[in-house]
Amino acid sequence: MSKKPYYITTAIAYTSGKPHIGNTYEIVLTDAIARFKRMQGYDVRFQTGTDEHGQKIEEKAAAAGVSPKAFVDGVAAQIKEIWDLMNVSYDKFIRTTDADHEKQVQKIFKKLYEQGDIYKSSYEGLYCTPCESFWTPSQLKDGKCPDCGREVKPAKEEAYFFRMSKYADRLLAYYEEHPEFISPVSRKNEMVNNFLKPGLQDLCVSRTSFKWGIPVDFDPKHVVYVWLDALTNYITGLGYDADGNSAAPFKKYWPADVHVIGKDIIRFHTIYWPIFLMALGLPLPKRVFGHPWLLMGGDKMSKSRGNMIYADELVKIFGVDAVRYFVLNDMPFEGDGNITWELLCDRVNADLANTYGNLVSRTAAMARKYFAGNLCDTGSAEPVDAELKEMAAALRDKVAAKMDEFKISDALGEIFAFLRRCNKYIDETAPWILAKDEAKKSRLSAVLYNLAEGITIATSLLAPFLPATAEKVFALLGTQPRAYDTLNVFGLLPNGTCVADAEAHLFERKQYKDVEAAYAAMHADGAQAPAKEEKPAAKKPDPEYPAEISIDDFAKVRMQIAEVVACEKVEKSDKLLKSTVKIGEETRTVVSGIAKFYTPEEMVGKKVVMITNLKPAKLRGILSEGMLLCAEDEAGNLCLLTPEKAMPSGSGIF
RNA sequence: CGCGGGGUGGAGCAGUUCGGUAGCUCGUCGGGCUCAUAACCCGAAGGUCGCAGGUUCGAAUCCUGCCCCCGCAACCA
Repeated sequence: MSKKPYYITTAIAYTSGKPHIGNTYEIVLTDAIARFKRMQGYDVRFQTGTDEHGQKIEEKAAAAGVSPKAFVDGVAAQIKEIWDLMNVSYDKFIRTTDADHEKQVQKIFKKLYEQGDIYKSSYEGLYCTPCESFWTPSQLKDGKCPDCGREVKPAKEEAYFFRMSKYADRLLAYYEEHPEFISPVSRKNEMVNNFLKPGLQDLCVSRTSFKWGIPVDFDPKHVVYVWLDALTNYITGLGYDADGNSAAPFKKYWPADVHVIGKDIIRFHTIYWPIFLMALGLPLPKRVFGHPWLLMGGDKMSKSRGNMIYADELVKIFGVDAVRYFVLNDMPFEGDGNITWELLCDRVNADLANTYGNLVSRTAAMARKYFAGNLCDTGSAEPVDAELKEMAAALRDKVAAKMDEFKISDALGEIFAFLRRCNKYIDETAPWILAKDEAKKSRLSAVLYNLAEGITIATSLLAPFLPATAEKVFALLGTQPRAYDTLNVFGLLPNGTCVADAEAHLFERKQYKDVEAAYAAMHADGAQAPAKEEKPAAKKPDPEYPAEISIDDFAKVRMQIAEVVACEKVEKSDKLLKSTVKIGEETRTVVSGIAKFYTPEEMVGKKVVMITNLKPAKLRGILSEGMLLCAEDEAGNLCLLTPEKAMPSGSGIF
C-alpha cells in the first residue's frame, strides 16, 4: 500500500535580517506537524525557504556596500543555519533567487499576461507632487489634494495589473464549499468582509521603481511584484512548469495539504494565492493555517523596541528541545502567545525537568538499582495498574485528535498529563518499599516494567516535538521508538530490555536570574554575533547609519535653536504634535511624533534643537518644515534636546 | 463611528459554537514520601469570569450600551 502524500509548507522567510524567535516558531510548529504526520505514515513533503527580492533588500544591501545577491546569500545561509540548529526536518529549502524558480515565475507571468489575466496599464490619476500620491477624482476635496489641499495634475506610471475581480465569486464559492480552508475560522469573516465583499481591486503585479527582482522577460524594465514571486514558491519548489512539463513531485504533492503562515499574511494566502492558482488552472491548497504571534513580554518583537530574542541564543542557554517545547506549548491557538524569561524557566523546569526528566531519571535509577537495568513484565498485576495502562493505550488517539486540529499545546498537554500520572503511579506503588521484601521482587519488576513501557509510549508520541530528547530516552531505556500503529497497545516492550548504565539528566533546571545573566553576558562581548550587520550599536530601528562622515557632510545639516510658541495635537493621530516655532524672526510649522511624551501645553515656551534645512514633508496632511531633535532610549521613550543655557532662538548649532 | 483580537483566583491559559455546580499548569500555604534533577505525591486557601443593564427557572457563555488593553491601517522629517 503506497503512503498517502502530505505536503506542508511554511511561509518563506524574508532575507532582510536574522529571524527572531517569533519567526523561528513558525518553522518549529510546521516541523512538529510534519514529523507527526510522518510518524502517522504519511509520505510527507515539508518545504520552507527564503524570499529574497524587493526594494528593502536592495536598500539594505546598498547600505552594507554589497550586491543584493551577496547580501541575500549571507542572510539565507544564516536562516538555514538556524533552521538546522532547531532540528527542522524540511525536505526542500527553496530560495526565490534559485534559477529554476526565477525561470518559472517569468513563464507564469507571461502565461497570465497572454491569457489576459495580467494587463498592462498605469497608475492613472491625479498626482500631487509634494505628497507623492495618486488620487482618483472622487477622492479630491474641492478639486485639490485631500491631504495638503494643493493643486494636483494628471499623471501616469506604467505598471502591470492582475484582474482579481474576475475570480472573486469563484473564491467565495470555494470558501463556502471548504469551511476548513481558512483556519482559525474567525479569519474567514475578516477576509470576506474586508476584502471580498467591498469588491476586489486589481492587484498591481510589477514594479519599475527598483531593480532587485525577477525581470518581466518581455518588458525588462519591470520586475515581478513580490507576492507573485513569493507565493509561487509553493509550486515551483515541487517542479511545476507553466508549459505543462511539471516534474513528478508536483504531480504527487500538489495541492498542498496546509500552508502554515503568520496571521498577518493570511490575506495574501487566502485571496491572491488561490486566485493566481485559479488563473493557472491548478487546484487550491486544502488549508491555510494562520498562526498567532509570539510576543516578548506582551509587546511585539522589534528592533526598535530592543526586545528581539533569537533562537540560537535561547538554545545556548536552554538547549534545542527546551526552546522547541516552549514555543510549541505556550502558543495558544488563536490569541497571541507571550514569551518572558520567567515563563520560559517555569515551563522548562516544571514540565521538562521535573515531570518528564525526573520521571525518566528515577525510573532508570530504580531499574538499575534493583535489577541491574533489566526490565521484565512478570505478569504481576494489581488494580492500581489498570488506570495507568488504560491511559497509556488511549494516549495516541487523544494526541492525534488534537494534532488534526493543529492544537499543538493541547496535544502536548495530553502527553504531560500522562507523564504526571506515571509519577503518581510511583507513589502509589512505592517501589522502594517493595524492594525491601524479597517476596515482592516479582511485583517490583512489573511496576518498573509498566513505568518503562509508559515512558516508551509517551516518548514515542513526544518525538515529533522533542526529537533529540526522544532519541536520548530510547537509548537510555535500551529500546526503540514504538511504531505508530501499535502505540495504542500497552505492554509491547520486550522482556529483557536493559536500561543503560548512564546518567539520565535530560533537562537542566534554570533560575531566572542565571538565565538573564547568561543572556546579558552573551551580549556584553558581542563576539559571537554572527551577523556583521547586527553588531554595531544596533539598538535603533532600521535606518542604516553610515559609518563615518566628513566635516563637510556635517556642515550640510543646518541646526538652530527654535522656540515653541504654539502647539496642538494633530487630529486623528496618536503620535503627532503640530508645533509653531520661531527661529529668530521666522515662524514655521513642524510636526513631530512626540505626542506620547509631551502635551501641547508643556511644549509651549520650550527652546529646542531643530534641523531647519530639511526638505519639508507633509504628515497627516500638514506640512512640516523641519525636525525637532530627540534622544530615544531602548524602550522608545523620547526626550527633546534643549540648550543647556538660555540662547536666543535662531542661534546656529555647530 | 476605519478593521480586527482580547479583558476568567498572584502569573500564563482553557471553557463561550449548541446557556445548567468555574477548569488546567505555575506560584503560595499545610501535610506525606525518599527511588529521583531541593524532585515526586496528597490537601488547602484564593475568582461577584472588565462594568452596567436585559432575555431566562438558570448566563463566563445569548442581547444592548459602556470602559480598558493590544495588533493592523494611518503615521514617528
